[in-house]
Amino acid sequence: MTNQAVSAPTTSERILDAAEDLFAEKGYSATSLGDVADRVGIRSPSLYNHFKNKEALYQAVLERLLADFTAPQRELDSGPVTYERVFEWLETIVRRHHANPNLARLLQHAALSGGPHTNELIDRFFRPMFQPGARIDGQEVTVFGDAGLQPWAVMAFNNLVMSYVTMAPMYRDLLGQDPFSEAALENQLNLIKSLLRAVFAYRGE
Amino acid sequence: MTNQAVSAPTTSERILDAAEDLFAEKGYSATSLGDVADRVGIRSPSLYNHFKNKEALYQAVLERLLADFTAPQRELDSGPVTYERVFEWLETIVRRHHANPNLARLLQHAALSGGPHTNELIDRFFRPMFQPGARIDGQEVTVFGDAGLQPWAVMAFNNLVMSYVTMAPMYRDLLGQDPFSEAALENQLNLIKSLLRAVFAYRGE
DNA sequence: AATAATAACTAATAGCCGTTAGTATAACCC
DNA sequence: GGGTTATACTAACGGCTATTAGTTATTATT
Repeated sequence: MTNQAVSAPTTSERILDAAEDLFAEKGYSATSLGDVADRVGIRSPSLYNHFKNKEALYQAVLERLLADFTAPQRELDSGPVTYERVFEWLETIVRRHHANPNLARLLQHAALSGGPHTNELIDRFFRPMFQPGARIDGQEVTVFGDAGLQPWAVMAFNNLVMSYVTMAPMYRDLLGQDPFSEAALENQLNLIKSLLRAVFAYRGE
Repeated sequence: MTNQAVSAPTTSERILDAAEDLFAEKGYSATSLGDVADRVGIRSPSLYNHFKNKEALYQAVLERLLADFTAPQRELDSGPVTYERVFEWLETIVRRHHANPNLARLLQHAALSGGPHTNELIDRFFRPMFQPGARIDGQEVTVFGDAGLQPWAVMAFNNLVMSYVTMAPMYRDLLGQDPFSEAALENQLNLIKSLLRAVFAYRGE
């Protein structure tokens, strides 16, 4: 009679947890199913009772991550694009990447390798950011010059957020501080928001 | 009687070229010596006539890349840190990363895996950026607030430059343009310089 | 011309990889 | 309680990995 309050994680969930961390750290092909199984505490053939094969495991990991991260984007799209709501959206995704850096790492691995996983990730994560007519308050931002530059700018800010977590080990050693501490999170949040504010405030040379 | 003008690349150089591309694309452990040898057009055991083992090959690749990329940094350190010279330095490293994206990719792989290569790369590439007393014109930049935030800001701008090339495949598919074309380079250069200018111009809320 | 060194090759190694097959044990259903 | 299902296990496979040993052909040195 299993009757716990929040229910202990199932084996499948524990496999997903382990695989997510390992894929994010080493990438797809450098992650071995033996490593995954070791973390869970089972033998690697037992994984096949839960997932068809390595590729299916990767897809399941991806599915779970994307479900978490595309929610704020849909939130932003559901109303007018004001400065305040962009700030909110930015803060939300920064906090979410801090809470779980694995999606950013997975995306970075995929981008580096340019393999078959890349296209799917583009379509499901990045493409939604580039909906036409998503001007900010109907007004273009001076820094970015002509409108043709704007997609680059969106990517730039996204990269700013993501590269913080993909570069986290570098930050740790360089600055001698845990980059995922609450203090470090506030620092990065202030920096990014200040940068965005400077961009909005700037009106030409 | 081989008597060519610029001298054809030696086998060792061709191995380094192939290995550099592959390490940058797939990372250390996902790159096989068989792949490297295939690109050069020889069998994998022949690699051992030129490099002691896989690790030594990686180190040699790294050495050649770092020699290219630390020159501009030493240039900047050799004189007063003015706005103009920071802009110059930024433009130089942006152009250098465009000309050869492989160091950025290698760094990103190392940061993601956090393996033994990470520390060496930090010391040789990033640490020089954080020399004490490198204030800009003796004046702090308002956006970054207190001086304690400044290392974060330096990393942020570096990440902005590097993530462009590590995310290049994403840019290619999203924007439908070669991210390493001359036009794209100018775009990114303008964006980054504009961002830096906005940061300098910004003086509080 | 004889010798030494360079750099390619083939063959073979031990180990790890993803995956399949077959088996045992425990929990559920009727 | 018998049968079914779920999930763990061990054993084994073919393929790929880095690496070593031994061989051969070409080049440079004396």
